[in-house]
Amino acid sequence: MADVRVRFAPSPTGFLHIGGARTALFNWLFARSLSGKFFLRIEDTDQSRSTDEAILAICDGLSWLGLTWDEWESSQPSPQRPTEAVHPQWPVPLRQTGRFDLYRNKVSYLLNHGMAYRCYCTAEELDTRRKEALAQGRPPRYDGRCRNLSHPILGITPAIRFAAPSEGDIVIDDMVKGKVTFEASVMDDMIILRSDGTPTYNLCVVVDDVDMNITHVLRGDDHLNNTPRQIGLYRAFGYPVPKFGHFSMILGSDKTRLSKRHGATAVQQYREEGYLPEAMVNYLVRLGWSYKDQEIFSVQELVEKFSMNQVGASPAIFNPDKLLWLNAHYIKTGDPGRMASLLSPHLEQQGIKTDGIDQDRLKKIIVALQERSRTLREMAESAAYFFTDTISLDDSALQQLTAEALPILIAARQRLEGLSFTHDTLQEGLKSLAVEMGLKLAKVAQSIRAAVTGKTVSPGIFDVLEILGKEATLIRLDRQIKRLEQVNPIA
RNA sequence: GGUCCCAUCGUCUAGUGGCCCAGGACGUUGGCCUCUCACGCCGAAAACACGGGUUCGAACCCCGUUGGGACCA
Repeated sequence: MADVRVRFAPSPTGFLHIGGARTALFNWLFARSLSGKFFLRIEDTDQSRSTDEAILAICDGLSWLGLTWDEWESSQPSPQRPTEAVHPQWPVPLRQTGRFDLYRNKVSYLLNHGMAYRCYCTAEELDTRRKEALAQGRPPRYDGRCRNLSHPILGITPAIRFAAPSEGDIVIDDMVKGKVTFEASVMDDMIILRSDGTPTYNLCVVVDDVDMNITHVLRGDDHLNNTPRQIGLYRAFGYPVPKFGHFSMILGSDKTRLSKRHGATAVQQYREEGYLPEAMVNYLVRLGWSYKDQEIFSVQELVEKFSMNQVGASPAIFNPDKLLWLNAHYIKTGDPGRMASLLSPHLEQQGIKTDGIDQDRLKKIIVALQERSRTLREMAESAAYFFTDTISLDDSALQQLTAEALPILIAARQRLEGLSFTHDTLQEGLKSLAVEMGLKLAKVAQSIRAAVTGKTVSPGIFDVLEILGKEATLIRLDRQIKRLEQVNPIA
């Protein structure tokens, strides 16, 4: 088989969508697992809806996920490189803008060979006819009235329609859905060039896929109905038809197409919320693909194990809970050094300066929090009290710090003052203190925890104290002792 | 309305005619561990949409129904 060449072809109208990301991922994995090429093609023929910001956002999202695309090797490089200034290291994607001459040439070819014709029906006419048809319960098809016109109609700039063959079946041997059959007779003559001279989606796709030597067209099944039309075009041009594979949609919890109503749909939003790219990749790949009973996959493993045979045909519902679980898993097992650099922006968001931060201390904090954080944002929130002495007490901490806690804090303060602040000696010291006072360790630990963190939830108290250090610990204890003495003066 | 796709626990899925009175995972839930919270560990509830075929045998093959989705804009 010739070398595999696939592409991801988004329209730059917004952020990288969850569904788009999965399509890109499957394409990427397919290419990488077969040592093929993976290209990015920006479908921006609709210039009114396309923006450079969106192109940037899509590239940024793909990069974050690690889905690197191959540099587009073109005989006529596309002049627009909106990503170059920001990310010069990103490979050049193919952009449709600037290739209009190519599309028009192809349309002329069809026109000259009698496989396309001029249609003088205006958009308004077509629109009213369509509505009429719908109202009368007829299928809203174009009736082909301009197909056999012998003379141009003056005063109207025509659109160009493809004269679709109307006999026989078009059979797609889809890599996901299996055999899909369409009757040629139900397909009407689609417009390939609008009257304003802009080429139409189906034409551009085919021309580009041929120009790029795409061997496998893997995309969402919202394009399945377009496929027979496109095959008609391939045949008209005499081009080899690529293999197709159509992935099912990702749905929201109400089983409709995933949209903003269902919460975050942009990949970048998950990054902001503290998700790890490996969690997102792992989650997305399991939406429609499986490998026996395995749930956790490194990217390396995916490249080895991915296969289109194991891609399912039914739609999947996006399940944020499972994503969260995977994210927690990767945070738990992640390298603390790497977590530290990923955590920094989230610490900044908590108002914590990370400039001259002590990296060793930060790593200790991360190790202490890895098991109890599901996102980096959560981790940053939980880490806040390590970085500021002006902690505030939450409600449950206030309830913990009653008159009853005062003698414990006083005794603990005394004991801690003479201890070296390492986990084991702290453990030894506080355990024996609890025994001496006839209390459970839980009581002592909770009192100290509340006074020192302002919360009743934290990593193990000996870890917390070790990281905090003696000075900060004593200051915080003193502050609470003082406060409690004022509220409940000892006679 | 037409065309096309889809259908296993609430969700993601394993399952490609006997290994399945259906396995794993998230979530839910009971317990253990425990200085809190988590992690971890052990256990539980929970599904083959329905109806017909084909077959000695069907979650798996075929047809229909129902339900969902997509495209035609």
